[in-house]
Amino acid sequence: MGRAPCCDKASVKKGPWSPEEDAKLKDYMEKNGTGGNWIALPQKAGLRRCGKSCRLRWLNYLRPNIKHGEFSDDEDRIICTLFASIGSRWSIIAAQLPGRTDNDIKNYWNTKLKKKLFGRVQSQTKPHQNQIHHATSTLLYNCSNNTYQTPATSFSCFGPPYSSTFSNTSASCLTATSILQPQPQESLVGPVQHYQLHDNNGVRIFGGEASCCSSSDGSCSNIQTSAGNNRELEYSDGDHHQQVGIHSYDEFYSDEGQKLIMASDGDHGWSGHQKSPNGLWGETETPLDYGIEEIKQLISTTSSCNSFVFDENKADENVMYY
DNA sequence: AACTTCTTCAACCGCCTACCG
DNA sequence: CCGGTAGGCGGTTGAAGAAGT
Repeated sequence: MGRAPCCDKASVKKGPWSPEEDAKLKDYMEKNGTGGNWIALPQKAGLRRCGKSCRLRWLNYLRPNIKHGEFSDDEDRIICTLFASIGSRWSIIAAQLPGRTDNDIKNYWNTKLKKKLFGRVQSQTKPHQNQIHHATSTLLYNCSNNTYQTPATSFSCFGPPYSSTFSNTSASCLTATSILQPQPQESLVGPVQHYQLHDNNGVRIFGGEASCCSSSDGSCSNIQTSAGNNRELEYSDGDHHQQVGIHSYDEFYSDEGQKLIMASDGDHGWSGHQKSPNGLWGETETPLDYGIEEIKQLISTTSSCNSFVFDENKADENVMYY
C-alpha cells in the first residue's frame, strides 16, 4: 500500500499552465485566497489541476511582487553566503531575497551561480602549458594540521572534519577528519561498501563501491576501491596519518610558474588549490571575484575542525564547506 | 540549412513535518 | 499519544529554445 495520492491523477491536467488557467487561479486567489486548503482550491476555482500544482504556480509565478530576471550582484552574494552556511535550504535563502522564490534561486544556483562561483579553473591556464602531469595518486592526510600531502607538496583540507560512520574504525583521526561521506546506513566494514566523496562545493568528486582489503578486530584498516571512472582509490589509516586516495589529480603550471593541483571527477569540474610564489597553498581564483573572500571567511569561521558537528541523520545533505 | 548538443527553468515527484481531531 | 492529512520543501525531469557544428 502506497501513500494516498493528493489528487486524482487521472483527472487532473499536467504540464505547462495556459494563460486561461493562470487567469482563473489569479482571479480566484485575489478574491478568496486559499481558504486554508490548497487541495480543495482547484475545484472551487474551476481548475482541473492538482492543489499542489496550483500552490506552486501561485507561489512561483502568479503571486504579486514576484521578481523575474537577472539576479543582482548583491543577490548573488547573499545566495552564496547563505548556501555556504546553511546549504541548499532554498526556502530560507529565498526568505532573504524579497520577490525571489526558492525554485528560482535553486535553478539559478544550479545553472549559473555554481558555475560562476566554482568555474572550471583550467580555463584560467593556457592549454599548451597546462597538462604537465596526470597521475593517479594517493594523498596523505595529516591529522595534526589538517592538510593533505603528496610526496612533494601539500594542500589544504577539502573540508572540515565531521563525525560519521567511520567511528567504527580504529584511527581516531577518521572521526575527526573524514572527508569521505559514506551512506549513513552503512559502515565501512564489509566486503563491499558504498561511499561518496564530496568536494568543497558539495559536488560529488567520486563515489562507488569500496571493498575492505584487510580488517582486524572489526576495524577496517585499508580500503581499495574503484571509482566510477575506474581510477583506483586507496584508503588506509595509521597512527596519525591516513592515506586518502584521490582518484585523480592533475598538475598544471601557470605562466608565472605557479603550480596548481586539481582533483577532478571527470563530470563535475575541478576543485583547485594553488601554490603561490611564497610557497603557500591556497584556493585557486574563481571567476566570481566579488564577495568570495567574505564567503570563504564566513565558512572558515563556521566550520572549524573543532566546532563542526556532523549530524549523521543528515548525512545525505550536501552541506558545503571549503 | 539541418542536425546535434547544451542550457534553462517551469513543473512534477515524493519525502518530511506540522497540525488537527 | 497516535494516525491521517495537507503544506512545504528539495531533488529531479523534460520541453523548449539557444548555441554549436
